[in-house]
Amino acid sequence: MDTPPEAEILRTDKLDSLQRQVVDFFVDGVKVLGMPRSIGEIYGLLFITPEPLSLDDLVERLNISKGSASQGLRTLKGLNAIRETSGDVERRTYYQPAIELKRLVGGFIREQVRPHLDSGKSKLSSLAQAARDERDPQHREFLADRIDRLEHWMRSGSRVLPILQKLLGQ
Amino acid sequence: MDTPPEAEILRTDKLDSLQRQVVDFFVDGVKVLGMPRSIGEIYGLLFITPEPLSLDDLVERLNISKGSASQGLRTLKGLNAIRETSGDVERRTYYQPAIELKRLVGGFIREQVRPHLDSGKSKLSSLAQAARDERDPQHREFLADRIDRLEHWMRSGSRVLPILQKLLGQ
DNA sequence: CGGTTTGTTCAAACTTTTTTGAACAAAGAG
DNA sequence: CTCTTTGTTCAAAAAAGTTTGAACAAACCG
Repeated sequence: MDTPPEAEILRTDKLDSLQRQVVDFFVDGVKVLGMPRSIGEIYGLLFITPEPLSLDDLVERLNISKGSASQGLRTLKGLNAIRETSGDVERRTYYQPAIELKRLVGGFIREQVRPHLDSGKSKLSSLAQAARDERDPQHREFLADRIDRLEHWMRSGSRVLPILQKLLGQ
Repeated sequence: MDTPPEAEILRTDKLDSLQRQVVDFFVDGVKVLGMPRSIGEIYGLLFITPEPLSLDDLVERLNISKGSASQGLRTLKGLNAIRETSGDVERRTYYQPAIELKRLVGGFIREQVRPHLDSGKSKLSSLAQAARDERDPQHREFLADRIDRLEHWMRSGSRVLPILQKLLGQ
């Protein structure tokens, strides 16, 4: 009475059932965070594989292009979500996942959240100025009130981030 | 030496400069949260307009289709992000934004975050089972460890949500 | 040096998501 | 009952985002 395993779309990769499930788990996860499938696939496979993998390993096992793999690894590096193992004599670079939640959350906040908060704050400043130019006093008051509120939201956001990081630091 | 205001793509709407800026502010905001432009436009215009607006007002002022407006309002309703003013004798429905951060955050968590956390948790259960079927003891231990970690992440997430809500509740 | 391996870049192809708008439903007014 | 107003639905068009792969760069090797 349980659903049959494997009901995915055709996908000729070299993963076993459990690996596929984990990879899909991460694909969903990164999608929620607004990132592309390939990022989730790469991180997911690294996460569920004991040994470090090279770019070509990823290309072959996930059946994605070199371009995708290269770009995905770059993004993951930027997020501090992977480590490169400097293979002693090896020329090729091998990758392992960073698995401390704190580190992952930190990277995500630094790369994806803060920039938006910051640019938002600066947009708000110019907005506040524009609101002061409104001629009608009543409407001016309304605008000031709304923009105050936005500024307050942004401050709440900034205030909460470090707390969030601490709580997830564990 | 400051940048000229207005460098937007052609967009024949009926908004003044300040309104346009606020609307764009929200468009960016909802995009970060993974929602479509139209949602940000609609909420943004409601936010920066003192009087309640009807669906047709939105269509006309934002220059979007009735379909977009209808679907956007439906989503915003689901998020608890707008209120309908039951116009006494009026037939038409008018909308105002919900402006309490607590309410907005609550709606977002309920609609966009919780469902993913929940489905993630259930996927993890079946994954944990699959891991126990691994034959090689060493690899089985590795898998168990990784899946434990995932379960721990999910618990952290669940634990943090109410705190987040409280902190943003203010 | 020329050959090989490893990885990056980016325009074009492809996929996914969003928007549009015409057809339809619902409900009041006459 | 018919006309009008208000809003919804959903297939198709458009827009946005992602992936591909061929050309290129960089670095090592003999």
